[in-house]
Amino acid sequence: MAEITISLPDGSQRSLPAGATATTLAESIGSRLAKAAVAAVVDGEERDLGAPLAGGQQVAIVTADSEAGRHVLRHSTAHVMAQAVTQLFPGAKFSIGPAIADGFYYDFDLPGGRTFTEADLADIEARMRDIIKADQPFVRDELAAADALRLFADQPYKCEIIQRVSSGAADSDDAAELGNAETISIYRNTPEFVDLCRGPHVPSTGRLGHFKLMKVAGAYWRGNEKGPMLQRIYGTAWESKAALDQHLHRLEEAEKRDHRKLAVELDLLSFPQQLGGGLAVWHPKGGIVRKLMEDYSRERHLNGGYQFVFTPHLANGNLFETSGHLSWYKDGMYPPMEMDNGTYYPKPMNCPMHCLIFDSRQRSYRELPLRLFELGTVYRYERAGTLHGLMRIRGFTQDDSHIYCTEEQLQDEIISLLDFVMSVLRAFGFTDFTANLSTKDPQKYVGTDENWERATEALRMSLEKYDLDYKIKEGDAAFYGPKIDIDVKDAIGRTWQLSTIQCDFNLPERFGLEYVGADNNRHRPIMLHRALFGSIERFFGVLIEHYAGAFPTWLAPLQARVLPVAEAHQHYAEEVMARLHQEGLRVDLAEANDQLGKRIRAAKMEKIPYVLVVGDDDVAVGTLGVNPRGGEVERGVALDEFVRRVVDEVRAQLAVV
RNA sequence: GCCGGGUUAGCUCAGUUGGCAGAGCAACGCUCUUGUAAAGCGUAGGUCGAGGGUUCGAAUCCCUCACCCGGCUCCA
Repeated sequence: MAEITISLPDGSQRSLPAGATATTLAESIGSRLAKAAVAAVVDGEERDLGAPLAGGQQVAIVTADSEAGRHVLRHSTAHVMAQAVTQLFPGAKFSIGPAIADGFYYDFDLPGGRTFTEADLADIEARMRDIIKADQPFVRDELAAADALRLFADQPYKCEIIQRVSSGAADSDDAAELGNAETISIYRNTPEFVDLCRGPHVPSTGRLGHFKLMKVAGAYWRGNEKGPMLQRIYGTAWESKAALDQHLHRLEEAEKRDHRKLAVELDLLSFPQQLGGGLAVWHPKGGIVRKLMEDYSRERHLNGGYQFVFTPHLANGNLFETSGHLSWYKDGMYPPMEMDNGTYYPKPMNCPMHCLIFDSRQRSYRELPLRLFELGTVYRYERAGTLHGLMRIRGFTQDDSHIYCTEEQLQDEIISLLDFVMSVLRAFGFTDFTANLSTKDPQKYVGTDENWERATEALRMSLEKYDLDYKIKEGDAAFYGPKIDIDVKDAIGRTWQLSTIQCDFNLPERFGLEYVGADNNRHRPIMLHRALFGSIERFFGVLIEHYAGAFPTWLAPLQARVLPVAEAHQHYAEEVMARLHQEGLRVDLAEANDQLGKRIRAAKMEKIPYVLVVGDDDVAVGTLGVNPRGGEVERGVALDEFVRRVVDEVRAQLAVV
């Protein structure tokens, strides 16, 4: 019998009978592998397990518990969902259904403009379980575009995809369905249900099952807001029940950290309906945290060679004509106010005003780099549907800096900015950083290509020199220049985009900014835009989620609460509080009106770092019972000792720069 | 802006077919004087998001608007 030889990832070789498939290969290696297998990578390309192998090929088995394996599971589960929906909703059109991070979705167009309800999800899920139980095979077939068009004649979205792919105009959405194959590949589950797909898929639906449909949403066809709106169902799918449960548990944990919920519970801030959408008021407890954040930021900026400036909330529209904001972002600006001497707008950015400060007198090269810093409040008319707690808000304060420098200074300045930004972020408990480099959007930019290239190159070289991991985001730049965004990873592994460093050759030109060089000639400075927290509001929201509301001692609204065991200890408790206030600590006192246990519980729910209990023993010798957040109760701690510990703790938290 | 779901006491949430507005926690008062995560009793708290409509009667059905939530689109 003829044999073929296959190379495995570990370099070993294996002989198999001719006509063998990846399934045969997996079985020959071990039954556990065969059970976990969902697809194969053959000579670098993902294939179905059932595809025949040829001699000399490199083959790796993809198991369900790998990222690639889960991707296959999710994509296959999406097909099952599409089949369930087409069965339950005759006449439903289906468009695309890719695997995404943690799950999958599928977009549908239901007859008569019908929309899904949450209740439909249970029915669809039940039908999906039937399909999985039936263990339908995923049968791949390839056909010519004309045949595919005939097959999907009653599926307009599929036809659109086939036409785009066969005419070579496929985009990334299409590619998810079909790749860029010359022939159209399809997967058939039943004589009735067939879907366009590049694959690979699991051999049969029986391999699926650890999934859950999560939510319904509207989604524009091909992301085009002028196009039809489809009905999207999101689901999640995993290799095992344990993995699915773990994922659902993670979601619950994330929900507990929701800053909107915690902001109410901890009395930090609110969004009163009377104020209008996307506008927040800071309550005293949120206010003190914000003050601490800002004080720390100001101190660091002062030490970092920044100069403080202040600019008004309104500006004449001419200013934003000059900057270009009105031509690019008019829709995102609050509407104008007509006044005696012109049209005024609430400012959406601080940079134009900082340019005016630069331009207020003649500048010398000796002044550069000139670093202007402002906690500048801006207003942006975010569309109603995009508002989201503190993360997307209409009035917010940027910790905004604009640095004017020479071309020679540019790279060092960017590198020192990277250093400065991450150093400040470390004080807030972030240690894991990555970067994105956003390049020119060919549809939306000002300035010359040459300037864009120089700016992009300066940013790229700085990242290389600083040795920070980064990805390129094509076309994601601001209209005036390319940028580096710094992402941080939070306590539960989510990433948040925080800081931004933007290189700008264009605004200095638009504002005609100049300095006198050592050669006594006039030169144009380069401008760096830099926001560190980004928006104070948003950064605060990220901090709430990162710490789950339990701010580190240096940042906690209240650092300690003194609890007298009984009324008799009230006087001593007041003395303790007075002493701690003297030391600059933020402390309050809960009188003995309620039982001790109840007051402790309340303090714990408020996530106060230290609960200090004082009773007879303490009054006698000047001590405290110290109940730290997340730690063990310690009795008989001397007051001086406690002060020393807290002061040391705060110093250590801020010494991470 | 678009699609879908919501809004009842400070918070979390019940409220049947359209028929007297409810609970727990919190607040306040009294009793208890307490040693490490919820003492007991009592009191008060509401234009049921706003406005309009249907109806003998609307928290409940219909319309408009505001705000919130999940997505899409957008994000200087």
